[in-house]
Amino acid sequence: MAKESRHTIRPQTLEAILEAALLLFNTDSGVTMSDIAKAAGVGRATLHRHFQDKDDLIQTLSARCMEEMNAAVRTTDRPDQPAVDRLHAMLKSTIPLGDRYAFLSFERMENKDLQSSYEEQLNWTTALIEQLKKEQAIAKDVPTSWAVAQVDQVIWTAWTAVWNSELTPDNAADLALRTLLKGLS
Amino acid sequence: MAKESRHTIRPQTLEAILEAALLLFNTDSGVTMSDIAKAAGVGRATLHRHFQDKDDLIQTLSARCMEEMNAAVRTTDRPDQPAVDRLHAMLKSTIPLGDRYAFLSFERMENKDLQSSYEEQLNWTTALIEQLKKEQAIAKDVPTSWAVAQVDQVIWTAWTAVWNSELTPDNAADLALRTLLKGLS
DNA sequence: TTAATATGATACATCAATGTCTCATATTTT
DNA sequence: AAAATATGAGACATTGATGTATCATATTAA
Repeated sequence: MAKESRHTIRPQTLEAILEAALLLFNTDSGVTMSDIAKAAGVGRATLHRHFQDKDDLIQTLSARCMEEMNAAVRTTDRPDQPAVDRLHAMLKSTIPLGDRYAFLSFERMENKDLQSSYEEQLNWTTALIEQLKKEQAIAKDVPTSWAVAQVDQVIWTAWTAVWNSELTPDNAADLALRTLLKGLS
Repeated sequence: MAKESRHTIRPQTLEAILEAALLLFNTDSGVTMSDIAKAAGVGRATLHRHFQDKDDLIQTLSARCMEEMNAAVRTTDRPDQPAVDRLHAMLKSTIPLGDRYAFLSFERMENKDLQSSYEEQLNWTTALIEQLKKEQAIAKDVPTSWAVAQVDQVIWTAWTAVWNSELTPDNAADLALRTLLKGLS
């Protein structure tokens, strides 16, 4: 992440920068380093001191968000439980992190290095779908790739509804679970 | 769209520009006017001759795509038919236009002038959802906004599957219909 | 065929974002 | 308190995209 050996970034500076960047990237796609510095309340030079270039910043931010998402799933997952419960738990822990997710779904495609980290999440979901099929919660004739895509999309939809204050995170998670299970049964 | 009164754009030039722009905007977000001119096989000056600036080009392209989508729905719609059939017809005519839709879902949020044109489509879908509720095809306790969002998202998911050659447009439309109706019942 | 004009190519000026550097100031560390 | 160092502010050069102007050429219309 940081390139300079001559400077150590202060934790609060790093946080301010990454949070500001996250906020801006989630709403606007044409964000400049100046914008980020201003929003973070930080000198523009400080950004360039610690991040080689904009890609480096995006890279750092992406990796961090992806890790947050994976960690959230990992800590609430009970692999011994029925797949339906695991899906529900995943939705409940993932949807409140929507502001992280939104950023990722924008950058995911353009960032090559992020793909591999994304595939971890993809594999997890794929395995879950197959368990759901085994447990008859999802029909076998539904293509797995379709089911995985639906899970991905419904998280986004749910978070958007939360963002628009149409639903609470819990309501959205329940609705998402119901929509998925019935829709794919 | 065009500002100059001294020059009339040739139809084929206009087509080449808009098609090239559409293609590029659908894959990359940092497209330049140079890129578009090159891809269209057109001089860079010609672009600036007919489009005041990049926003003007995007505006023109957005309006055209939105109109294509609305027209596709309008011409296949049978308002006297059951809502389920209308939904199916809409999916069948919309999903093959995914390359149009992809561009719109990127630009939709940033473009203020486009919002109103988008609301026409939104109102159409909302009315359809309410008809589906009346006909018991969708449960009444499902929030309409959630259902509308699901319709929007499933079109995108379906088109992505087509784009990845995982499904044919027809298969995708059937799967989308099934996922929606069961998921929201 | 001839006149009108849209296009392509090129040169040019402008502007915004990027990235570097320096130094005074603020903060942390010792 | 004193030394070390991270930050903020500003100056600076660079780069890439934008937009304009000109003129020769190709296309269309008369």
